[in-house]
Amino acid sequence: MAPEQEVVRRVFENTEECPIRNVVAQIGDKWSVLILFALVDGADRFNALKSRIIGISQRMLTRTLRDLEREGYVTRTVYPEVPVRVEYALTPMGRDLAKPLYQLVSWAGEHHEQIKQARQDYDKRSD
Amino acid sequence: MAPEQEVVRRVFENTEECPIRNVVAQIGDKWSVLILFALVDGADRFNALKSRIIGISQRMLTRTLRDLEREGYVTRTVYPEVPVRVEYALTPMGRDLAKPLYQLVSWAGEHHEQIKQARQDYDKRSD
DNA sequence: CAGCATCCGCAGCGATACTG
DNA sequence: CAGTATCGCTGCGGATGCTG
Repeated sequence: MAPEQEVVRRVFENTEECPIRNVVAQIGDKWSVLILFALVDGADRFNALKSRIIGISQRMLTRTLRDLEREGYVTRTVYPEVPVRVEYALTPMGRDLAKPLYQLVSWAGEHHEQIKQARQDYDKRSD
Repeated sequence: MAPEQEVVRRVFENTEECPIRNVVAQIGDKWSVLILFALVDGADRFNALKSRIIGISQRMLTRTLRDLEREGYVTRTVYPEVPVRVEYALTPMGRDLAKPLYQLVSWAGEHHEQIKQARQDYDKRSD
C-alpha cells in the first residue's frame, strides 16, 4: 500500500488514534501556528511575542502558550531577575513540527491570490 | 534571505496578506482536513462522505463542503437522477493542497505517541 | 514584566424537524 | 438522497481590572 493511502486509512479507521483529530485539531485554533512561527527564529519573551503577534490578547497568548507547552512543542523558562524574565522556546519536537507547517504556510502564501479569486467567483455566482 | 525566513517575515509584516490568518485559518476548523482527506482517493457522494467521516453531522458536512467549495478546493456536481445524486471532488488546487496537508498529518501520526506522553508528563507536573 | 481572575458576547457545532 | 431551517448549548476568545 502506498504511504499516502496508509496515512489516509489510519485517519478514518478509528477516532481514538486519528492524527487529525488528536494532533492537527490542537494546533488548528486561532493562534497556535502564529506563535510557533514566532519562535522558529529563536527564544523570545512574553511581551515581545505579544507585540510581534499583532492582535493577540494577553489571555490568549498565555493560554495558547500553555497548550503548546503541554503538547511538548514549547518550553517555558523563568529567569528570577527583577523584573522577572520569562522566555519561550521551541523544543526539538516543536522545531520539527515547524517543517511540515512551513510547507503548508508556504503553499498558502503561493496560492493566496488564487484562493481570493475563487472566493470572489463563488460569491458572484451566489447573487 | 533564506526562503524559510521570507515566509516567516510575510506572516508577521501585515495582517491583510498573512497566509496563516487567511488560508490556514479557513481549514483549521473541526472538519475541513478530514473532508479533504476523504476525497483524495476520488469523488464521493454526500451520504457516503457522511458515513465515512465518523461523527460529523449533516449540517456541518454541508456547511464545510460549501466553504471548501468557496475556497476553490472542492467541486459540487449534481446529477439530476431519481433520486438525485450529488458528487463532491477535489479541484486541482485541492489535490495540490493535500500534499502539504499529507506531510502534516503524516508528521502527526509519527509523533502521536510522543505527544500523548508529553501531555501526561505535563499534567503530572501540575498536580 | 508576566501573568491570573472575572465577566460576557458570539461563533461553532450538534440535535431535531421538515422538504424538493 | 441531499439537503434547509431552527433552536440551543458550549467554549473560544476579547476586555477589563488586579497582583507578585
